[in-house]
Amino acid sequence: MLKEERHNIILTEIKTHRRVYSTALSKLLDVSEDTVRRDLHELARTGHVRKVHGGAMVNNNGNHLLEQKSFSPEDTGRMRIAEKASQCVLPNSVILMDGGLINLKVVEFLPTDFAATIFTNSLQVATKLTDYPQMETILLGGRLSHLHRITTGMDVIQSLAEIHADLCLMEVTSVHDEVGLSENDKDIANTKKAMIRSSSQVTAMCTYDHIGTMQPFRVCPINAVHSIITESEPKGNGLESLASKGVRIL
Amino acid sequence: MLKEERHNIILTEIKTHRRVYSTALSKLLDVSEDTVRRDLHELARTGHVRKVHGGAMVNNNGNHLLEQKSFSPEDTGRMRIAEKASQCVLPNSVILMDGGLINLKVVEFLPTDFAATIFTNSLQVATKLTDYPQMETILLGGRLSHLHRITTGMDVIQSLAEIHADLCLMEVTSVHDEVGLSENDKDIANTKKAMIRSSSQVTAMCTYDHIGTMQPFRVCPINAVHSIITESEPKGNGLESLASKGVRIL
DNA sequence: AGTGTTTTTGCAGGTTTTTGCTGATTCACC
DNA sequence: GGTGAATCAGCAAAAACCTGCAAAAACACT
Repeated sequence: MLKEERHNIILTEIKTHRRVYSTALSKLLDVSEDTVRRDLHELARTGHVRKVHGGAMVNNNGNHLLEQKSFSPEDTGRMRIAEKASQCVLPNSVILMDGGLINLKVVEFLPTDFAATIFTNSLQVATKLTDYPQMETILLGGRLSHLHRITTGMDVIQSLAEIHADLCLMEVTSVHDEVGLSENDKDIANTKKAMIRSSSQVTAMCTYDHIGTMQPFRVCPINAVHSIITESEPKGNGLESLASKGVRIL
Repeated sequence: MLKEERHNIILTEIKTHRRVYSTALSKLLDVSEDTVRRDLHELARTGHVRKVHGGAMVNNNGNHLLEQKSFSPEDTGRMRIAEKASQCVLPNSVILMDGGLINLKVVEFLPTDFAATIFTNSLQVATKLTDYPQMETILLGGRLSHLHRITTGMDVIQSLAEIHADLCLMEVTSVHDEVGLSENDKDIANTKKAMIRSSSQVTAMCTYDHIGTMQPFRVCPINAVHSIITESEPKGNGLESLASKGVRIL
């Protein structure tokens, strides 16, 4: 492997995890720890990372502020949700993911050498996954919704009928303790219904400001999901009514 | 082999892998490593690649527009092919497209309000098509090849068995007047086979320097395709042996 | 065809870069 | 202050690189 390839990999690792361990990089890149240290020093000298004992961290000098700027507050909320959700993804499990920004970020939170099987109907999630060599990615084919960049319709639902996942990570726009999950697009609602049927566990991800809202097309009752992730703390946030229906709040 | 041929091959290698190793190129091109180094230096001096210890990398100095303008003969070749192919795409027809750079460019040559139905197993083609509101895009689902960013395998072949297209635009790496079309990946070859079965017309797109070459996995005999597009003029280019088998040269 | 010139290519050396290892040293943490 | 992990300095082997050169090929011109 070329030195620059290693550097690029290290930089993306640092970008996604905000820190790296020399030992982990050594295994990932299949070089000695000394080489990793030399790489990190070089990257530190050019100002790309900050070298610390045991590894390296992102350096908050200037250009990081640029990234910060492009994040709306809403996005930091989504980041929090994605981070929590990524911790629910077990190695070598079979995961079903639909579209949306949060699911995209969930993938980014996983280490690049993470191994799992991912079913998805999202073009963006699938494209992101091509950077993860240990992942087995299965794209659910069908009619492409250009707006959402996901496939929907009968083909997707039929494909889903023939698979089974351990966990479904589903991004929803509305969660209501009486109505349950709902969407504003019929095709998407139907696709999500099929996804729930094909998963042992269902984890819904929803920003806090959409809790308690409802939309025209119902996806499922609240007790069909096993966990709900929001960006706020699990306790004392007015989600007790959901918890009382047997849903775990993360 | 001509020096320029080598340069073209090196450029495509770099374009597809984003980097090349001197040792690998030496084997691939069957020349000494010294020659490869000299080639890489030359390409670096003209700004086409960036030389690094052990090989070379793509030079992403600035924007893509710059690349478009000062492009290698190889890529302008692909552009020519894509332009010709885009003229074969009739409005409101049903088109089957596989992956590859040329097909991506074919889409770019179409006006953004073009209306047609496109079946594809390429993530990149599908993503590009989301910018075309009048297009009906159907993504062929299946196992995702991370390297090529296309789906392959049984799922794709089954999906293909249930559809029929007017025209298949297929990018191939080898065309030989005796062997026919061939590929260096078994899955890809099988997928292409299925695509041919599902199309009334098959148009193969192949850069001129791959005409007359062969690869381990055969896709189809030469008379299974109806047209072949290369970047050179249809007449007087040594493709008469192909034309004599009933293939139209565009 | 013949001859001189240029280009290309591989090879023999010597040089530089890279990388892993060893042993000494420093650091984080208890 | 002790201990194990991380680091550092220096070394040696391997890989990559460069220079110069000569043979071969391509070319130009008579």
